Amino acid sequence: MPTEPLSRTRIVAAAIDLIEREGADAVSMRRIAADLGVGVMSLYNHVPNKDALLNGVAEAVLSQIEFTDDPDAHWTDRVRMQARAFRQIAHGHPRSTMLVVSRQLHSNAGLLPVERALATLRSAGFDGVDAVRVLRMFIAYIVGSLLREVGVTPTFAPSHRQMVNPDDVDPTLFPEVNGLAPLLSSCDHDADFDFGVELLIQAIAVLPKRKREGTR
Amino acid sequence: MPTEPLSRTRIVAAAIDLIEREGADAVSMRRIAADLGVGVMSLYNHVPNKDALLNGVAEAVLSQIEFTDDPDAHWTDRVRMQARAFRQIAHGHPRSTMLVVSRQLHSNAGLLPVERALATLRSAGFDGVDAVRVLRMFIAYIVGSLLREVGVTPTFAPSHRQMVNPDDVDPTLFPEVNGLAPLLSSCDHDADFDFGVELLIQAIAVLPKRKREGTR
DNA sequence: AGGCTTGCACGTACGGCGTACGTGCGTCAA
DNA sequence: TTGACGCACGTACGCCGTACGTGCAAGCCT
Repeated sequence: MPTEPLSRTRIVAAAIDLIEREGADAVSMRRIAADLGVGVMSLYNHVPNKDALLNGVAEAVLSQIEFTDDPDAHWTDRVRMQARAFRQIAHGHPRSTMLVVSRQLHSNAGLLPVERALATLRSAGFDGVDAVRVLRMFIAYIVGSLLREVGVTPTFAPSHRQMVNPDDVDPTLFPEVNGLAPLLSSCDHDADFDFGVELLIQAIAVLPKRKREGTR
Repeated sequence: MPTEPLSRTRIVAAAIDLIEREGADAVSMRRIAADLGVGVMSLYNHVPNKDALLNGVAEAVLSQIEFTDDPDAHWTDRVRMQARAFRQIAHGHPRSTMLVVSRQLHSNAGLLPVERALATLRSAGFDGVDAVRVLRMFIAYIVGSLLREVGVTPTFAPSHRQMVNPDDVDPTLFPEVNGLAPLLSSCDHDADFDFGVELLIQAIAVLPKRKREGTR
Protein backbone atom coordinates (compact mmCIF):
# COMPACT_ATOMS: atom_id res chain seq x y z
CA MET A 1 0.00 0.00 0.00
CA PRO A 2 1.57 3.24 -1.13
CA THR A 3 1.48 5.81 1.63
CA GLU A 4 0.48 9.31 0.73
CA PRO A 5 3.56 11.21 -0.45
CA LEU A 6 5.11 13.71 1.90
CA SER A 7 4.20 17.33 1.27
CA ARG A 8 4.39 20.69 2.93
CA THR A 9 0.67 20.55 3.56
CA ARG A 10 0.84 17.20 5.32
CA ILE A 11 3.78 18.37 7.42
CA VAL A 12 1.99 21.52 8.50
CA ALA A 13 -1.12 19.52 9.33
CA ALA A 14 0.90 17.14 11.46
CA ALA A 15 2.49 20.07 13.25
CA ILE A 16 -0.89 21.62 14.03
CA ASP A 17 -2.13 18.28 15.28
CA LEU A 18 0.87 17.89 17.53
CA ILE A 19 0.58 21.41 18.90
CA GLU A 20 -3.07 21.02 19.75
CA ARG A 21 -2.50 17.64 21.34
CA GLU A 22 0.64 18.32 23.35
CA GLY A 23 1.38 22.03 23.20
CA ALA A 24 3.87 24.10 21.27
CA ASP A 25 6.78 22.97 23.40
CA ALA A 26 6.35 19.43 22.16
CA VAL A 27 7.03 20.46 18.58
CA SER A 28 10.31 19.26 17.17
CA MET A 29 11.30 18.18 13.72
CA ARG A 30 12.09 14.74 15.03
CA ARG A 31 8.71 14.41 16.69
CA ILE A 32 6.80 15.55 13.62
CA ALA A 33 8.73 13.14 11.46
CA ALA A 34 7.98 10.33 13.88
CA ASP A 35 4.27 11.18 13.84
CA LEU A 36 4.33 11.06 10.06
CA GLY A 37 6.33 7.86 10.02
CA VAL A 38 9.18 9.32 7.98
CA GLY A 39 12.80 10.19 8.55
CA VAL A 40 13.63 13.53 10.08
CA MET A 41 15.56 14.88 7.14
CA SER A 42 12.80 14.10 4.69
CA LEU A 43 10.92 17.06 6.09
CA TYR A 44 13.58 19.39 4.79
CA ASN A 45 12.70 18.49 1.22
CA HIS A 46 9.46 20.38 1.71
CA VAL A 47 10.21 22.96 4.38
CA PRO A 48 13.39 25.04 4.57
CA ASN A 49 13.63 25.01 8.36
CA LYS A 50 11.64 24.82 11.55
CA ASP A 51 10.89 28.52 11.66
CA ALA A 52 9.35 28.47 8.20
CA LEU A 53 7.31 25.45 9.23
CA LEU A 54 5.90 27.34 12.21
CA ASN A 55 5.08 30.25 9.93
CA GLY A 56 3.22 27.75 7.78
CA VAL A 57 1.29 26.63 10.82
CA ALA A 58 0.34 30.20 11.66
CA GLU A 59 -0.79 30.89 8.11
CA ALA A 60 -2.79 27.69 7.91
CA VAL A 61 -4.61 28.44 11.15
CA LEU A 62 -5.20 32.03 10.16
CA SER A 63 -6.59 31.12 6.76
CA GLN A 64 -9.06 28.71 8.31
CA ILE A 65 -11.13 31.43 9.91
CA GLU A 66 -14.43 31.87 8.14
CA PHE A 67 -15.63 35.35 7.44
CA THR A 68 -19.30 35.46 6.59
CA ASP A 69 -19.51 39.09 5.66
CA ASP A 70 -22.89 40.49 4.72
CA PRO A 71 -22.23 43.73 2.82
CA ASP A 72 -25.82 44.83 3.38
CA ALA A 73 -25.66 44.67 7.15
CA HIS A 74 -24.99 47.74 9.24
CA TRP A 75 -21.29 48.37 9.59
CA THR A 76 -21.39 47.88 13.34
CA ASP A 77 -22.76 44.38 12.82
CA ARG A 78 -20.11 43.65 10.25
CA VAL A 79 -17.33 44.77 12.59
CA ARG A 80 -18.80 42.69 15.38
CA MET A 81 -18.92 39.64 13.16
CA GLN A 82 -15.39 40.05 11.94
CA ALA A 83 -14.05 40.43 15.45
CA ARG A 84 -15.84 37.29 16.51
CA ALA A 85 -14.66 35.39 13.46
CA PHE A 86 -11.10 36.22 14.41
CA ARG A 87 -11.68 35.01 17.89
CA GLN A 88 -12.73 31.64 16.51
CA ILE A 89 -9.02 30.90 16.26
CA ALA A 90 -8.85 30.61 20.01
CA HIS A 91 -11.59 28.00 19.98
CA GLY A 92 -10.54 26.03 16.92
CA HIS A 93 -6.83 26.02 17.66
CA PRO A 94 -6.26 27.21 21.21
CA ARG A 95 -2.69 26.08 21.59
CA SER A 96 -1.68 27.44 18.19
CA THR A 97 -3.06 30.88 18.96
CA MET A 98 0.21 32.10 20.37
CA LEU A 99 1.93 31.18 17.13
CA VAL A 100 -0.61 33.04 15.05
CA VAL A 101 -0.31 36.28 16.95
CA SER A 102 3.42 36.19 17.52
CA ARG A 103 4.67 35.79 13.97
CA GLN A 104 5.09 38.28 11.24
CA LEU A 105 3.18 36.88 8.29
CA HIS A 106 3.90 38.28 4.88
CA SER A 107 1.50 36.18 2.90
CA ASN A 108 -2.01 36.71 1.64
CA ALA A 109 -3.36 34.71 4.55
CA GLY A 110 -2.68 37.65 6.82
CA LEU A 111 -3.84 40.25 4.36
CA LEU A 112 -7.34 38.95 3.78
CA PRO A 113 -8.77 39.85 7.19
CA VAL A 114 -7.18 43.27 6.88
CA GLU A 115 -8.76 43.83 3.50
CA ARG A 116 -12.17 42.87 4.81
CA ALA A 117 -11.87 45.06 7.86
CA LEU A 118 -10.66 48.08 5.94
CA ALA A 119 -13.44 47.72 3.38
CA THR A 120 -16.00 47.60 6.16
CA LEU A 121 -14.60 50.63 7.91
CA ARG A 122 -14.35 52.60 4.70
CA SER A 123 -17.96 51.75 3.90
CA ALA A 124 -18.83 53.09 7.34
CA GLY A 125 -17.48 56.43 6.25
CA PHE A 126 -14.09 56.48 7.89
CA ASP A 127 -11.30 58.04 5.91
CA GLY A 128 -8.08 56.13 5.35
CA VAL A 129 -6.24 57.44 8.38
CA ASP A 130 -9.04 56.64 10.79
CA ALA A 131 -9.77 53.27 9.22
CA VAL A 132 -6.17 52.19 9.71
CA ARG A 133 -6.06 53.54 13.25
CA VAL A 134 -9.30 51.88 14.22
CA LEU A 135 -8.21 48.63 12.65
CA ARG A 136 -4.96 48.68 14.60
CA MET A 137 -6.84 49.31 17.79
CA PHE A 138 -9.16 46.39 17.17
CA ILE A 139 -6.29 44.09 16.32
CA ALA A 140 -4.48 45.06 19.50
CA TYR A 141 -7.57 44.40 21.57
CA ILE A 142 -8.33 41.10 19.89
CA VAL A 143 -4.75 39.87 20.11
CA GLY A 144 -4.58 40.76 23.78
CA SER A 145 -7.93 39.10 24.45
CA LEU A 146 -6.96 35.91 22.65
CA LEU A 147 -3.73 35.68 24.57
CA ARG A 148 -5.54 35.93 27.88
CA GLU A 149 -8.17 33.50 26.75
CA VAL A 150 -5.73 30.78 25.79
CA GLY A 151 -3.97 31.36 29.06
CA VAL A 152 -0.56 32.46 27.93
CA THR A 153 -0.69 36.04 29.06
CA PRO A 154 -0.84 37.04 32.70
CA THR A 155 -4.34 37.06 34.04
CA PHE A 156 -3.04 39.06 36.98
CA ALA A 157 -5.47 37.06 39.00
CA PRO A 158 -4.24 36.33 42.49
CA SER A 159 -4.43 32.61 42.02
CA HIS A 160 -4.34 30.48 38.92
CA ARG A 161 -7.65 29.14 37.68
CA GLN A 162 -9.24 28.63 41.03
CA MET A 163 -10.99 30.58 43.70
CA VAL A 164 -8.55 32.79 45.46
CA ASN A 165 -7.10 31.67 48.70
CA PRO A 166 -7.20 34.71 50.98
CA ASP A 167 -3.75 33.82 52.25
CA ASP A 168 -2.27 34.27 48.79
CA VAL A 169 -2.71 38.02 48.77
CA ASP A 170 -1.98 40.42 51.56
CA PRO A 171 -5.22 42.39 52.18
CA THR A 172 -3.38 45.41 53.52
CA LEU A 173 -1.10 45.67 50.50
CA PHE A 174 -3.78 44.82 47.96
CA PRO A 175 -7.17 45.72 49.38
CA GLU A 176 -8.90 46.04 46.02
CA VAL A 177 -7.45 42.84 44.62
CA ASN A 178 -8.41 41.11 47.81
CA GLY A 179 -11.92 42.46 47.82
CA LEU A 180 -12.52 41.64 44.18
CA ALA A 181 -10.75 38.29 44.29
CA PRO A 182 -13.82 36.25 43.37
CA LEU A 183 -14.39 38.43 40.33
CA LEU A 184 -10.74 38.35 39.33
CA SER A 185 -10.34 34.62 39.55
CA SER A 186 -13.37 33.79 37.47
CA CYS A 187 -13.72 34.86 33.90
CA ASP A 188 -16.44 34.57 31.26
CA HIS A 189 -14.38 34.90 28.12
CA ASP A 190 -17.35 35.22 25.79
CA ALA A 191 -18.96 37.96 27.82
CA ASP A 192 -15.71 39.79 28.45
CA PHE A 193 -14.76 39.74 24.79
CA ASP A 194 -18.14 40.99 23.65
CA PHE A 195 -18.13 43.64 26.34
CA GLY A 196 -14.92 45.05 24.93
CA VAL A 197 -16.03 44.80 21.33
CA GLU A 198 -19.26 46.63 22.07
CA LEU A 199 -17.38 49.34 23.90
CA LEU A 200 -14.96 49.77 21.03
CA ILE A 201 -17.73 49.91 18.46
CA GLN A 202 -19.59 52.48 20.51
CA ALA A 203 -16.43 54.50 20.86
CA ILE A 204 -15.59 54.60 17.17
CA ALA A 205 -19.19 55.23 16.22
CA VAL A 206 -18.96 58.65 17.81
CA LEU A 207 -15.59 59.57 16.34
CA PRO A 208 -15.48 63.18 15.15
CA LYS A 209 -17.91 63.42 12.29
CA ARG A 210 -15.76 65.79 10.29
CA LYS A 211 -14.30 62.88 8.42
CA ARG A 212 -17.45 60.83 8.08
CA GLU A 213 -20.12 61.25 5.47
CA GLY A 214 -22.65 58.75 6.80
CA THR A 215 -23.22 55.69 8.92
CA ARG A 216 -23.14 53.07 6.22
CA MET B 1 39.98 40.74 44.44
CA PRO B 2 36.93 38.84 45.51
CA THR B 3 34.30 38.90 42.79
CA GLU B 4 30.76 39.67 43.82
CA PRO B 5 29.06 36.45 44.92
CA LEU B 6 26.57 34.85 42.61
CA SER B 7 22.93 35.52 43.39
CA ARG B 8 19.54 35.19 41.83
CA THR B 9 19.44 38.95 41.35
CA ARG B 10 22.71 39.02 39.46
CA ILE B 11 21.65 36.10 37.29
CA VAL B 12 18.35 37.73 36.39
CA ALA B 13 20.15 40.98 35.61
CA ALA B 14 22.57 39.17 33.32
CA ALA B 15 19.66 37.49 31.57
CA ILE B 16 17.90 40.80 30.98
CA ASP B 17 21.11 42.27 29.67
CA LEU B 18 21.60 39.39 27.30
CA ILE B 19 18.02 39.51 26.04
CA GLU B 20 18.18 43.21 25.32
CA ARG B 21 21.53 42.89 23.60
CA GLU B 22 20.94 39.80 21.49
CA GLY B 23 17.29 38.85 21.75
CA ALA B 24 15.43 36.19 23.65
CA ASP B 25 16.64 33.41 21.38
CA ALA B 26 20.20 34.00 22.53
CA VAL B 27 19.33 33.13 26.09
CA SER B 28 20.77 29.88 27.33
CA MET B 29 22.00 28.83 30.74
CA ARG B 30 25.45 28.28 29.27
CA ARG B 31 25.52 31.71 27.75
CA ILE B 32 24.40 33.47 30.92
CA ALA B 33 26.99 31.60 32.93
CA ALA B 34 29.68 32.58 30.46
CA ASP B 35 28.62 36.24 30.65
CA LEU B 36 28.88 36.05 34.42
CA GLY B 37 32.19 34.23 34.29
CA VAL B 38 30.94 31.23 36.26
CA GLY B 39 30.26 27.59 35.58
CA VAL B 40 26.92 26.63 34.13
CA MET B 41 25.78 24.52 37.02
CA SER B 42 26.48 27.23 39.55
CA LEU B 43 23.37 28.98 38.31
CA TYR B 44 21.24 26.15 39.60
CA ASN B 45 22.21 26.97 43.15
CA HIS B 46 20.13 30.13 42.85
CA VAL B 47 17.50 29.31 40.24
CA PRO B 48 15.59 26.02 40.01
CA ASN B 49 15.50 25.93 36.20
CA LYS B 50 15.47 28.05 33.09
CA ASP B 51 11.73 28.59 33.14
CA ALA B 52 11.83 30.00 36.64
CA LEU B 53 14.69 32.25 35.58
CA LEU B 54 12.62 33.65 32.74
CA ASN B 55 9.77 34.23 35.15
CA GLY B 56 12.23 36.13 37.27
CA VAL B 57 13.15 38.24 34.27
CA ALA B 58 9.50 39.01 33.58
CA GLU B 59 8.89 39.98 37.19
CA ALA B 60 11.96 42.15 37.36
CA VAL B 61 11.01 44.04 34.22
CA LEU B 62 7.42 44.39 35.36
CA SER B 63 8.39 45.69 38.76
CA GLN B 64 10.59 48.35 37.24
CA ILE B 65 7.72 50.32 35.80
CA GLU B 66 7.16 53.51 37.70
CA PHE B 67 3.66 54.50 38.57
CA THR B 68 3.37 58.11 39.59
CA ASP B 69 -0.24 58.06 40.64
CA ASP B 70 -1.78 61.33 41.76
CA PRO B 71 -4.89 60.43 43.74
CA ASP B 72 -6.22 63.96 43.37
CA ALA B 73 -6.21 63.96 39.59
CA HIS B 74 -9.30 63.21 37.59
CA TRP B 75 -9.74 59.48 37.13
CA THR B 76 -9.40 59.77 33.38
CA ASP B 77 -5.96 61.29 33.82
CA ARG B 78 -4.98 58.61 36.26
CA VAL B 79 -6.04 55.85 33.85
CA ARG B 80 -4.15 57.54 31.04
CA MET B 81 -1.02 57.75 33.16
CA GLN B 82 -1.19 54.14 34.24
CA ALA B 83 -1.63 52.93 30.70
CA ARG B 84 1.37 54.95 29.60
CA ALA B 85 3.43 53.75 32.53
CA PHE B 86 2.77 50.19 31.50
CA ARG B 87 3.82 50.97 27.98
CA GLN B 88 7.17 52.14 29.30
CA ILE B 89 8.12 48.47 29.37
CA ALA B 90 8.28 48.46 25.62
CA HIS B 91 10.74 51.33 25.67
CA GLY B 92 12.88 50.29 28.59
CA HIS B 93 13.07 46.61 27.71
CA PRO B 94 11.77 46.11 24.19
CA ARG B 95 13.08 42.61 23.65
CA SER B 96 11.89 41.42 27.05
CA THR B 97 8.36 42.63 26.44
CA MET B 98 7.27 39.35 24.95
CA LEU B 99 8.41 37.57 28.10
CA VAL B 100 6.49 39.93 30.34
CA VAL B 101 3.20 39.53 28.54
CA SER B 102 3.47 35.84 27.82
CA ARG B 103 4.08 34.49 31.30
CA GLN B 104 1.72 33.81 34.10
CA LEU B 105 3.10 35.68 37.06
CA HIS B 106 1.87 34.75 40.49
CA SER B 107 3.91 37.18 42.49
CA ASN B 108 3.25 40.60 43.91
CA ALA B 109 5.05 42.19 40.97
CA GLY B 110 2.08 41.41 38.78
CA LEU B 111 -0.48 42.34 41.39
CA LEU B 112 0.65 45.88 42.04
CA PRO B 113 -0.46 47.40 38.72
CA VAL B 114 -3.77 45.60 39.10
CA GLU B 115 -4.28 47.02 42.55
CA ARG B 116 -3.56 50.53 41.34
CA ALA B 117 -5.86 50.22 38.37
CA LEU B 118 -8.72 48.77 40.35
CA ALA B 119 -8.41 51.46 43.00
CA THR B 120 -8.55 54.13 40.33
CA LEU B 121 -11.57 52.63 38.63
CA ARG B 122 -13.39 52.14 41.92
CA SER B 123 -12.70 55.75 42.82
CA ALA B 124 -14.24 56.68 39.47
CA GLY B 125 -17.46 55.11 40.64
CA PHE B 126 -17.38 51.79 38.87
CA ASP B 127 -18.69 48.84 40.79
CA GLY B 128 -16.58 45.71 41.14
CA VAL B 129 -17.91 43.93 38.09
CA ASP B 130 -17.36 46.86 35.77
CA ALA B 131 -13.97 47.71 37.24
CA VAL B 132 -12.72 44.21 36.55
CA ARG B 133 -14.20 44.16 33.07
CA VAL B 134 -12.75 47.52 32.16
CA LEU B 135 -9.39 46.55 33.57
CA ARG B 136 -9.35 43.38 31.50
CA MET B 137 -10.20 45.35 28.41
CA PHE B 138 -7.38 47.80 29.02
CA ILE B 139 -4.91 45.03 29.67
CA ALA B 140 -5.89 43.28 26.45
CA TYR B 141 -5.48 46.49 24.49
CA ILE B 142 -2.15 47.36 26.07
CA VAL B 143 -0.75 43.87 25.67
CA GLY B 144 -1.77 43.78 22.02
CA SER B 145 -0.31 47.22 21.43
CA LEU B 146 2.99 46.37 23.08
CA LEU B 147 3.33 43.24 21.03
CA ARG B 148 2.84 45.13 17.81
CA GLU B 149 5.19 47.86 18.96
CA VAL B 150 8.06 45.54 19.72
CA GLY B 151 7.46 43.88 16.42
CA VAL B 152 6.58 40.37 17.43
CA THR B 153 2.94 40.36 16.47
CA PRO B 154 1.79 40.58 12.86
CA THR B 155 1.50 44.13 11.65
CA PHE B 156 -0.55 42.81 8.75
CA ALA B 157 1.22 45.43 6.74
CA PRO B 158 1.91 44.33 3.19
CA SER B 159 5.63 44.72 3.56
CA HIS B 160 7.86 44.72 6.57
CA ARG B 161 9.09 48.06 7.83
CA GLN B 162 9.35 49.77 4.49
CA MET B 163 7.19 51.49 1.98
CA VAL B 164 5.06 48.98 0.20
CA ASN B 165 6.16 47.71 -3.13
CA PRO B 166 3.00 47.69 -5.27
CA ASP B 167 4.05 44.34 -6.70
CA ASP B 168 3.82 42.74 -3.29
CA VAL B 169 0.06 42.99 -3.10
CA ASP B 170 -2.41 42.23 -5.85
CA PRO B 171 -4.55 45.38 -6.24
CA THR B 172 -7.54 43.44 -7.55
CA LEU B 173 -7.55 41.02 -4.62
CA PHE B 174 -6.75 43.64 -2.01
CA PRO B 175 -7.89 47.03 -3.25
CA GLU B 176 -8.15 48.61 0.18
CA VAL B 177 -4.83 47.29 1.39
CA ASN B 178 -3.27 48.46 -1.81
CA GLY B 179 -4.81 51.89 -1.62
CA LEU B 180 -3.88 52.40 2.02
CA ALA B 181 -0.46 50.82 1.70
CA PRO B 182 1.44 53.96 2.67
CA LEU B 183 -0.64 54.30 5.81
CA LEU B 184 -0.33 50.63 6.66
CA SER B 185 3.39 50.44 6.27
CA SER B 186 4.15 53.43 8.44
CA CYS B 187 3.22 53.58 12.07
CA ASP B 188 3.48 56.21 14.79
CA HIS B 189 3.39 54.03 17.86
CA ASP B 190 3.00 56.89 20.30
CA ALA B 191 0.08 58.43 18.45
CA ASP B 192 -1.59 55.10 17.76
CA PHE B 193 -1.35 54.03 21.37
CA ASP B 194 -2.74 57.29 22.69
CA PHE B 195 -5.49 57.23 20.09
CA GLY B 196 -6.66 53.88 21.44
CA VAL B 197 -6.33 54.88 25.06
CA GLU B 198 -8.37 58.03 24.52
CA LEU B 199 -11.04 56.07 22.73
CA LEU B 200 -11.22 53.52 25.51
CA ILE B 201 -11.40 56.18 28.19
CA GLN B 202 -14.14 57.98 26.32
CA ALA B 203 -16.01 54.73 25.91
CA ILE B 204 -15.93 53.74 29.56
CA ALA B 205 -16.73 57.28 30.68
CA VAL B 206 -20.20 56.89 29.21
CA LEU B 207 -20.86 53.43 30.59
CA PRO B 208 -24.41 53.10 31.94
CA LYS B 209 -24.65 55.39 34.90
CA ARG B 210 -26.84 53.03 36.89
CA LYS B 211 -23.78 51.66 38.57
CA ARG B 212 -21.89 54.89 38.96
CA GLU B 213 -22.34 57.43 41.67
CA GLY B 214 -20.02 60.14 40.38
CA THR B 215 -17.14 60.98 38.10
CA ARG B 216 -14.39 60.89 40.66
C1' DA C 1 41.04 22.71 68.82
C1' DG C 2 38.72 19.20 66.30
C1' DG C 3 35.16 17.30 63.88
C1' DC C 4 30.74 17.90 61.24
C1' DT C 5 27.38 20.04 58.74
C1' DT C 6 26.11 23.09 55.30
C1' DG C 7 26.38 25.98 51.17
C1' DC C 8 28.04 26.75 46.96
C1' DA C 9 31.08 26.51 42.64
C1' DC C 10 32.11 23.37 39.34
C1' DG C 11 32.98 19.19 35.87
C1' DT C 12 31.08 15.43 33.66
C1' DA C 13 27.64 13.17 31.23
C1' DC C 14 23.08 12.07 29.10
C1' DG C 15 19.36 12.65 26.14
C1' DG C 16 17.28 15.71 22.88
C1' DC C 17 17.46 19.48 19.64
C1' DG C 18 18.10 21.76 14.52
C1' DT C 19 20.19 20.88 10.49
C1' DA C 20 24.53 20.35 7.00
C1' DC C 21 25.94 16.84 4.17
C1' DG C 22 26.27 12.61 1.59
C1' DT C 23 23.98 8.39 -0.30
C1' DG C 24 20.88 5.52 -2.69
C1' DC C 25 16.72 4.64 -5.16
C1' DG C 26 12.80 5.55 -8.27
C1' DT C 27 11.06 7.99 -12.35
C1' DC C 28 11.10 10.34 -16.45
C1' DA C 29 13.36 12.80 -20.78
C1' DA C 30 16.35 12.37 -24.42
C1' DT D 1 19.97 3.02 -22.60
C1' DT D 2 21.55 6.59 -20.03
C1' DG D 3 21.63 10.65 -17.66
C1' DA D 4 19.60 13.89 -14.61
C1' DC D 5 16.66 14.79 -11.09
C1' DG D 6 13.53 14.49 -7.00
C1' DC D 7 13.09 12.85 -2.75
C1' DA D 8 13.60 9.70 1.46
C1' DC D 9 16.93 8.71 4.61
C1' DG D 10 21.28 7.95 7.92
C1' DT D 11 25.04 9.99 10.05
C1' DA D 12 27.27 13.49 12.46
C1' DC D 13 28.17 18.07 14.65
C1' DG D 14 27.49 21.55 17.83
C1' DC D 15 24.23 23.32 20.60
C1' DC D 16 20.79 22.86 24.57
C1' DG D 17 18.81 21.90 29.76
C1' DT D 18 19.93 19.69 33.67
C1' DA D 19 20.78 15.27 36.96
C1' DC D 20 24.44 13.92 39.65
C1' DG D 21 28.75 13.75 42.14
C1' DT D 22 32.97 16.09 43.94
C1' DG D 23 35.67 19.31 46.51
C1' DC D 24 36.45 23.29 49.11
C1' DA D 25 35.54 26.91 52.61
C1' DA D 26 32.88 28.83 56.39
C1' DG D 27 30.18 28.24 60.46
C1' DC D 28 28.66 25.54 64.32
C1' DC D 29 28.73 22.43 68.34
C1' DT D 30 31.24 20.25 71.70
